[in-house]
Amino acid sequence: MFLRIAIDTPLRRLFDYREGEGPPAEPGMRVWAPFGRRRLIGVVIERVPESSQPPEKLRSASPPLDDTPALDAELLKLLRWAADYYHHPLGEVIASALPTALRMGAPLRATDLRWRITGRGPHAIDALPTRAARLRRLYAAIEAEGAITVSRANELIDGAAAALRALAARELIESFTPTQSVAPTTPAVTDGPPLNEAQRNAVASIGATFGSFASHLLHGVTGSGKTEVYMQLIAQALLRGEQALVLVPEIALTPQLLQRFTQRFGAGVTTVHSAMTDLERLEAWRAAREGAAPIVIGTRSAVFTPLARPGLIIVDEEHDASFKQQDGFRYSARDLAIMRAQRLNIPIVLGSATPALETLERAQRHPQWLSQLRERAGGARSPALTLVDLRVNSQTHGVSTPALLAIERRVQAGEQVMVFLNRRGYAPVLFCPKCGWSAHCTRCDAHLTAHARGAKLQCHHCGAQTPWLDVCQDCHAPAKPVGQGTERIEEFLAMQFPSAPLLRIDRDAIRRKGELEDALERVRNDEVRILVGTQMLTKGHDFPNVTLVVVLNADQGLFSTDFRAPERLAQTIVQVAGRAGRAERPGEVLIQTEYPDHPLLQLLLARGYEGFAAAALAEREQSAWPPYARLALLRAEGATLDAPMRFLQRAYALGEKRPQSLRLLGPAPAPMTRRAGRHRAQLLVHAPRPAPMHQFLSQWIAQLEALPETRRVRWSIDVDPLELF
DNA sequence: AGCACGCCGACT
DNA sequence: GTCGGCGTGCTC
Repeated sequence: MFLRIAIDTPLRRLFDYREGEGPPAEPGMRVWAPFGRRRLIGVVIERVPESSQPPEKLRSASPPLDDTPALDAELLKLLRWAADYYHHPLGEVIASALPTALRMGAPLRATDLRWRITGRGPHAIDALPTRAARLRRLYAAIEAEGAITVSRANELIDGAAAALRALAARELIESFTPTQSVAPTTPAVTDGPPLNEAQRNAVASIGATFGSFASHLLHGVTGSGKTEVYMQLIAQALLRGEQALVLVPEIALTPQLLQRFTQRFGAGVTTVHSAMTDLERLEAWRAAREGAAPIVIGTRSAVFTPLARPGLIIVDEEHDASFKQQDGFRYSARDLAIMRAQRLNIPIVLGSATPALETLERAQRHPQWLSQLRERAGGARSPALTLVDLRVNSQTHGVSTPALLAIERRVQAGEQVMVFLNRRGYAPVLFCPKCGWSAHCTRCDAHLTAHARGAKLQCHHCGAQTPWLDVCQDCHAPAKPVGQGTERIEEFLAMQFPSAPLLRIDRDAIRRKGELEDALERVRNDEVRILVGTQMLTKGHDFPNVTLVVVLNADQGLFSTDFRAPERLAQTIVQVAGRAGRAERPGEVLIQTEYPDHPLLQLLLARGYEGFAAAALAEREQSAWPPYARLALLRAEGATLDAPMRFLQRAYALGEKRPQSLRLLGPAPAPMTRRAGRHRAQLLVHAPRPAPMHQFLSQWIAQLEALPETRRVRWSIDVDPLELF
């Protein structure tokens, strides 16, 4: 028999091997496969009686490492589907679903290897040299405890692994694997608070679909209690003996959500995220696969967690862009989660205060699966949005007079203020007023951002740093920082309100883990009057005492070429605004803009996110953009622009005989052509329906791979791209 | 992607 | 005289 094996390589094909000696390998099992000069872990996709390869090319795989498939049939099918849909090599897709340790040959199941005294141990121990004190101490401990794990041995002495080997070599001790079945942890579920009517309705309507597929949208305004709905549903899933998978944008930014889950479900909560060690990830993966982890909370890649008894999937903040992987295997965890729920025949809940337009369109097609939470829990009122016209109001350092007065009023009243600016650093440009020179990154088509901390210039696109330059590099006149970043706003407000404790929250101010929690704690304890920050402020944190939010610059994004920019802007404004006035005090939101008449802002003010979304969807339908059409982006980059452009021109030519409904837009240099020293260009595929597009992409990519120009560029295909550059 | 093989420049 | 630059080719 022969094995068709997926191997972690960018090659878009499977490899045939002769089956190794031993038990037959089933699909989803791992084998070692000799590959070129290397030996790699591969995953068996198929076991076939014949191979199309000439016999002399075939090499032999090892016997399976696993006695049961590491990837069960469900997960394997999902991964194969994903590889097809995103047109990405199956081997790499599978690699992204397996914990690193399993890709390096770690055992599938926890061995929990233990060591015990052998029959001759008690006689041979005396022969051990007296100076081998550590070995004697370890031996005594094993004798006392009956058996010992490596980790326990490590607690007792240094270098335990070597010591155990030494004792074993003298046949004083032996290892064994205790036979044990994994008992599913049944968490002690603490009762939650009583639900309001909207929450009860949501729980009832979503709960009614347990045991069948349904893609629910839980559209709840900020503070409406979505998390409580999730938790009640999870409790129901647990009662059914099922597991729940919860996807969140970023674990580091959701400590509050995690804390609430842990308070309610205790040890039943298993988290999976990138900060964990390989071993921790492996253990979480095993626990989920064996059913011992009833609740799995994780980021993007957790969508591939194996589940013994899947019952419910939740995607929190489903509009968040971080669910889309932005390099390599460019999958959307949210979309794959929906696909997975469908195949598993279980419900999925997409939750957001500002759903993606794709998700709203889906909800329009399935109104029975839409749950709305329009009221803030606890009767808090929604904040009032006001535009501040920057054309008629004077401003200092980017803060308008009305905003300054409002901040002063709130600060004097002992309330908290949040100032939002989506731009970290001191100033986005360092400029020479005399000759017009400005500081540019040498590797990107971008300005260097001036940072006061460390007195340096930093490129936010490639990370390059240079010392702050006091003088123009051309004419040596003094160079001036121009524009505002959070650092400068912090400095200015500290000067304006010297007695008001001020805190800045952005990626530069919050670097070590735990710092964010400390900062949030200080805000909650009312030690802070004024908060200045970026996006970081908007993600999943409650600031119940904030009564005023100032959005310093709403204008980036109003006139972007990216068709998704308005959607992102609306989401950001609504998410920031949602931080204000959560308790009994009503909140106020000031949005500074040069374009107060812009329809997007007007719509948002008059009819909220829903009003905006309805209009935006109508516009997307008019102009045939997603979700009313499908996109794929062919990207290419090289040391100069020539090779990428030539490659894309050849790709365009190959696409001449595409179906009529498909459009190819480009090729064109990417908006920021040079980034980190690489020149980038792109070609957009636009299709009214997914099926013809995927058919076209499959054969197109096969032709591209054979092109000589392909060898001179780095290229990738991005299906359902979020950012068009 | 790795990893080899394979021909042309500055140096232990 | 070698070490090593990255072009080209292959991986069942």
